[in-house]
Amino acid sequence: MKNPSTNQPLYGVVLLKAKTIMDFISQAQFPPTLREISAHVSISKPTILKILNTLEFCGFVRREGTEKQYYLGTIFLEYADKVSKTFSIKKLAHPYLAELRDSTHETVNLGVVEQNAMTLLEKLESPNSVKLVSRIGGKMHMYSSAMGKTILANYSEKKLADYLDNVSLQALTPNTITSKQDLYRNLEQVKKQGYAVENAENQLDIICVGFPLIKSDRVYGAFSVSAPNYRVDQAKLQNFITSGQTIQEKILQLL
Amino acid sequence: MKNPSTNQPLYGVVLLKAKTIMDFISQAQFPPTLREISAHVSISKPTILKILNTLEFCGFVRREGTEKQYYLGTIFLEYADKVSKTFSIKKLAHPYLAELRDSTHETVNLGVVEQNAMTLLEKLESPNSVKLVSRIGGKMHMYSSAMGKTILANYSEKKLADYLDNVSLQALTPNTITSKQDLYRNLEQVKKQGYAVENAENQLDIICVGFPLIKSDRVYGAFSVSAPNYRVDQAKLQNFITSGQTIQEKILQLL
DNA sequence: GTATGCTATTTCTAAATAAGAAACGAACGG
DNA sequence: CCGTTCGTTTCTTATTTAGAAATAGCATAC
Repeated sequence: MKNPSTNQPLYGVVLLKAKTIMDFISQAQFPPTLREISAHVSISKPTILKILNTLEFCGFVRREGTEKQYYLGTIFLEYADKVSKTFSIKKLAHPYLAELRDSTHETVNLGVVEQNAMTLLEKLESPNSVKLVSRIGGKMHMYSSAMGKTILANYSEKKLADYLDNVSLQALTPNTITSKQDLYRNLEQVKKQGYAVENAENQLDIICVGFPLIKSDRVYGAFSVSAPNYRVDQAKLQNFITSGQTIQEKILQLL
Repeated sequence: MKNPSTNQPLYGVVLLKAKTIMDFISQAQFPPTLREISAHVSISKPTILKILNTLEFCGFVRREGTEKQYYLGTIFLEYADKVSKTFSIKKLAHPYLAELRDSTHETVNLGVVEQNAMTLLEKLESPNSVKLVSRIGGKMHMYSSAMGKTILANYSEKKLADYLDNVSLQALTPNTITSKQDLYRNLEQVKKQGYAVENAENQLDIICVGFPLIKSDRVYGAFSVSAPNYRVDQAKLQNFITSGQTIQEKILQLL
C-alpha cells in the first residue's frame, strides 16, 4: 500500500483498515453490526471481525448486547481530554468566552491552528441560539473563516505567501473569497481593525466575527461569535465587535 | 502474539503497538520525541517511526516543529464528540447538573455504565472547589463509587449476583466496602433512600453523594456531587441530598 | 421437531507485511 | 572539522494477514 501524498510505501496496513472501520462506526446513523460494516467498507468480513476483536481488546470499540452492534469506546473521551489539555488556552479562556456567550446570547467558538486549518476546540452554545453544524474537533479553512482570517492577517508576508501557495481558494458559499487579491485586501483590513467579520463565507447564512489570540508573536488561537445572519443587524454586529474586543483584552492579559 | 485473556492468537499486532505508542504519548509529561518513545516502549526505533508515520497520516498523532515532538491529534476530539453524542443523557442533563454545581459550589459528575464499570462522562467543577483527580473517560468500580452503588442497588437480584460473581471487592481506601454481605446491606439502604452516600470508599478524603438516572427499568446513568470530606458537615451533606433529589426529579421528567 | 436462512466465527495457506540490525544523513556543538 | 546524537532508509528473514470456504449459532418458519 502507498501513501498517496508521498507515494512511499506505508507501513501499518492494519492501522489504515482499523481507521476506515472506526470512521464508518463513528459516522453511522445507528451502531452498525459486522454485516453492515462489511457492506460499506471493502474489506472481507473475517478480516473486519479480527480487526474489531483487537480494537475491542484495546478499548477503541465496544460491542453491545446480543445484537452485536459496535460503538466507539469511551477511551476516546480520555484521549480527547488529554488533547484538550495540551491546548492550555482552552481552560484559560473558557470563563471569558462563557461571559461573551451570555452577553451576546449567541454561539461562541474557540479554535486553534493545526496544519494550516482552524480546528474547533470548543463551542459554547447559547440556549436560544439555533444550532450550528460545526462540531468539536472539526476543521475549517483559514481563508473562509473569521477565526482563520484573524490568524492569516497576522502572518508574516512570507508565511502568508507560503500558505496561499499551498491552498486553493474553493468557494464554500457564494460569499467565499476566492481570489488571492481580494483576500489580501480583506486581510489588510482585518489587520487594521484587529478583528475579522465573515459574512457567510464559510457556511450559508451564518455571520461570524473573529478575534485573534496572539501575543508576542505567539499564536494561541482565535475565538469568534457566530449567528444566523437574518437576525444580525448593524447594531447587533457592533455589539459583537465591542463585546468581543473587551473579552479579547481580558484573555490577552492572562497570556 | 496472544490475547492474554482468551489466550487466542490476536490479529493486528500493529494496532497493539500503535496503542502502546499513543498511550505513551498521552501520558507523557511533555510531548515526546522518537528517541523518548523508543526509550520507554520495547519496540525498535525504525518500527516506531514507521507506525508514527502511519498514525500521523491517519491524524492520530501530529508532529510539531523542528524538534519533532509528537502530540495526540485533534481527531480524538471528533471521535470523543461522537462518543458523547451516543449518550444522549449528557446533553439533556447538562443544564440541571450545572444548576446543581452552582447551588452546592462543589464538583458534579455524570457517569454511565460500561462493561460493569462507571465511566465518567462529564465533570462540572466549581471554581472554588479543590480539583479532584478524576478524568473524563476515566473508569470507577461500581461497588466503590456513589454513582455505581445507585445503579447496583437497582439491579435485579440475578443481575447483582452476576456482577458480584465477576468482580473482586478490592479495597481502594480503608473505607471501601470489601465484604459482599456489607455491600448487600449497604445497597439495600441505598435502594430505600433513593441515593447513595459514599464516604471516601473510592478515593481518600472524598465524600460523594450519588443519584441514579433510571426510568422504566432503563438505566441511563447516574450523577453525583463530590467534595473533600473535611469541609462537608452534616448540614452540607443534607444540602447535597436535597439539592440532588430536586435535580434528579427534573432530569427524570425529561427521560 | 426440524428445515431454513441469516450472520458471526473459525480454519487454512499463499501472498503480503513487518521487524530490526545496520548503514546513512542531517543537525549541532566544541 | 570532527564527534555525537537523532531521525531516516535499506534490506532480508520471519511473521502476520487476507479472504475463500467451511462451520457454528440462532432465530423464525414450516
